[in-house]
Amino acid sequence: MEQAFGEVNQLGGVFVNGRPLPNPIRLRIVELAQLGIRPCDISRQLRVSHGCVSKILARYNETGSILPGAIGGSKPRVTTPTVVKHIRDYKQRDPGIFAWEIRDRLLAEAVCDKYNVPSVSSISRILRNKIGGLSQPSQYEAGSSVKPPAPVVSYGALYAYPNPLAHGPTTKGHNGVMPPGMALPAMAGSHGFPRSWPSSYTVSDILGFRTAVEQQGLLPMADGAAYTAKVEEWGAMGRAAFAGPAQSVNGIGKVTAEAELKFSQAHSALPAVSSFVSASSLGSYPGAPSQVQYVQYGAPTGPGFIAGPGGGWQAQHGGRLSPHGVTISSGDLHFKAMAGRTPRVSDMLPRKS
DNA sequence: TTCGTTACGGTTGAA
DNA sequence: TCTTCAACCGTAACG
Repeated sequence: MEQAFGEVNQLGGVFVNGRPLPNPIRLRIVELAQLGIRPCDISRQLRVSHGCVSKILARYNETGSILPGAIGGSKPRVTTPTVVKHIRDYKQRDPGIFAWEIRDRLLAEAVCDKYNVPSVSSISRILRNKIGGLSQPSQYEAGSSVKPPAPVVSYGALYAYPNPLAHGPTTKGHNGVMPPGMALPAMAGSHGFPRSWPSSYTVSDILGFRTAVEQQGLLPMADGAAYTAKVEEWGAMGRAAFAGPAQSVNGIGKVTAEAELKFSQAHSALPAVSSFVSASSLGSYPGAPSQVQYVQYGAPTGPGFIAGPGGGWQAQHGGRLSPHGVTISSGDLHFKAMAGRTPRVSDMLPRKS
């Protein structure tokens, strides 16, 4: 149960083992780095390990995204309908063909490349399971009215991820982050996003969120006030705050922003969970694990605001903004470490080296 | 002192 | 429904 409240690292920061840092913190790391703050100072100020800071900044530099990669899931299947169709064709033309010959032909005819060609055992399995009855065409065969399942799968209520299937290979494997500049269509339901979301969040993309919510008058804002929140809300906070595609309010992301705003509105009716305390208050970091104060992160509110000195945000047209936090509504999407999860057998076994 | 790297224990979700 | 597997996470420690 203690895990529900997270753990405290050597710097006094709170984290949930196995779970990404909340997006506001990730965002703040990037913001501070862009302001010229050294990673070691960011690490100390935000109480995040320097390895983590280094990793997030490296990822941001590489991809332009502050978002964590997609956790869990499996590799995209290499035995696509097209591949199966070719295998079937080869088998029909030459019933005595070996699996390794099929594999070679898939490569030779550029149906697959060396990275996605099915293994011989996979081909054998296809021959056995899918092409055993050659008279029966695949349900996914060209011309069939039955379409293969869409690769877009909900990744949980508020935690969608890039969909490399839809956007080509990435450097991070099946669920890696998306290259910069990618934008995805929104598919925001009130409780589910497609796995594909724009990992190409730039800082400015993300920063539109608060503006939209504030403009709706949906969330309480408390300038300079230190909100408190239980760590069990951490995950929901991070997810909900940046749950959808391109919340930019400028240009490119605008098409999707509307749908995302609807989402925000839908959830804003739920109890609001606010997040952070100012960095300056970190000195009094509470030891009690049941209630933890977070760094309160300033966030620009879209076009018209610029980063001000000291990490706050300043309206381009005038007054300096208070560094109040990113406030989100968690609704029924509370996150708990372990979340009452039933221990698995694998949990009790020694890990492989 | 700073920072990149990596082992580790953990979570997650498709198959 | 449960298990397996392979992805990801952040921390801590090392160099």
